[in-house]
Amino acid sequence: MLLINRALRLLDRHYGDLKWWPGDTPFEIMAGAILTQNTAWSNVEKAIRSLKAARLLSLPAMRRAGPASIARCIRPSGYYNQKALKLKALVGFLDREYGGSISRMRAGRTGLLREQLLTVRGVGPETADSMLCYALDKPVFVVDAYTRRIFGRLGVLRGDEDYEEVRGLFESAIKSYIIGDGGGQRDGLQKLLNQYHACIVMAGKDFCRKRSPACASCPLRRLKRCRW
DNA sequence: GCCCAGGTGGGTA
DNA sequence: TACCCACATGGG
Repeated sequence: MLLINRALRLLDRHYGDLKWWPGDTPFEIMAGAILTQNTAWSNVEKAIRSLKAARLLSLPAMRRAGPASIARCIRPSGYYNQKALKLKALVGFLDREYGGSISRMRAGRTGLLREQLLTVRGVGPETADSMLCYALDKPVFVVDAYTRRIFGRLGVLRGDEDYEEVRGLFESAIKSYIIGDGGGQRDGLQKLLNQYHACIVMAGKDFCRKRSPACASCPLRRLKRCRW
């Protein structure tokens, strides 16, 4: 618990306010959350550029487009046939449940939204939480491969915990550090959960790759239990 | 050429 | 429940 917060604060100080997620609109963020599944972000950027060039990166445009034309654009992100179907499934869900309005969806309760998202084909826990946190501004912590790798190396995680277990651990650790009152507290929590996961991704990319970790300049290097 | 990258869903024992 | 496997491209 303590180690989690110490590590997150070190990363936060190192990176400053990251203002995540990279994306111009909530819909783009949701689409990006699907496109980045098991894929390097540099490849997702190519797919997003291509969708924009084809004017397909909006809910109405994607509603009209067929899976094949979406798949052509997102080819660089890998799994393009699967992901095209997933994007269509997301649009179908938004249309069916929220009349195609993400701002209407934003008014829903976090727990309900999460349950709903998990029923969408191709939306698992990490993708759902990315959407909740970064497209809908809900107070949710996103657990990803970087979280598991970094905190595995810090000895916080064994490696066999399931997604919910890790999420619960981090959310309660971060909550325990929040001080303040009422709405401000809730807003502060959302911002912290957002920022901390962003920091983890940056640190994962910069210092915690499976190959060639840049350990010497890692902000976590001084934590006693950090082992590469 | 081989390994890896911000997962998910389906199948089998 | 606990593993396998398919899905696929681009960079190091």
